[in-house]
Amino acid sequence: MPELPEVETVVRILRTQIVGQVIHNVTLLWPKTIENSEFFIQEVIHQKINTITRRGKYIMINLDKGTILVHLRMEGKFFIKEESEPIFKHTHVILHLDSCKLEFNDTRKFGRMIYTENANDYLIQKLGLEPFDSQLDVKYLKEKSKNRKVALKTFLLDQSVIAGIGNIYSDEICFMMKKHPNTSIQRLTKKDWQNCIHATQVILSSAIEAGGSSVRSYTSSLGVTGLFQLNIHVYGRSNKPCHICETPLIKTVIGQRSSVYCPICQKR
DNA sequence: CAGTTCGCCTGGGGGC
DNA sequence: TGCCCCCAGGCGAACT
Repeated sequence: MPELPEVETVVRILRTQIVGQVIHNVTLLWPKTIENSEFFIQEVIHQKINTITRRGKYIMINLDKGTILVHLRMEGKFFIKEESEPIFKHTHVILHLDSCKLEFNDTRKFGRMIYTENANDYLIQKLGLEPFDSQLDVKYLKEKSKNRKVALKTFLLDQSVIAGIGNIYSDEICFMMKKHPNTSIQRLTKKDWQNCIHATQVILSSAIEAGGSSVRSYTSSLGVTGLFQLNIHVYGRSNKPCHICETPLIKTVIGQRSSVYCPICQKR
């Protein structure tokens, strides 16, 4: 399930493979994958891929006039293949390029693509700061949490606060902060928020360095599986011993999401 | 307005 | 072996 580090890994691989190529045609096999398919197909054909960047969990394929925004959601992935190769099962969109085809493949069909000429405007209303933005400080988080009463974990998953954190890393961040994921954000001290920023940056940057964690079915573009399971302390480890105190980890549900935490190390 | 729940999807796994 | 049901989860829509 791609979160920011996995998306960054995909962006870096795509960048080396398809920048500079022209989109000659689009095959759409599952219409809902492209939100504005008629406009999308009409506009992207004959445009060149100039750069590929990332904002939050969105991949930005920047063309001459506009941008293809891609959200992988849970299982979206790209494959770069020879034009003659057979289409994979679960491929929903194919971009036909100069020397290859780019297949967007997504078992669960949750992934989305959209073409827009105002990508920054589109993203700015959905997304908060990047985890590594120098403006991400205690003051910013205090302001964002003002008048809100949600659990710490729910707050971390809110893309309009910090963009890019998903269910794996939100649990990991809470663990590193030594805070119960259900802690009300109103109870967090300045020191807690400082720890939150630190934990977020350490965990996400080391995950990027590792090439994205490989959990379940996640594979990056080219079908390359993520290198290894990055130092995961709590996610998916319910009933297993805490890496610090060996107490069995507890699984619960917070804001409709499964959450795992250590009942001893993580205080409310 | 803020918070909560539901629907979108498929494959894997547990129970029987 | 086969069938049913539950689960995974990001996000937008529809609710309270």
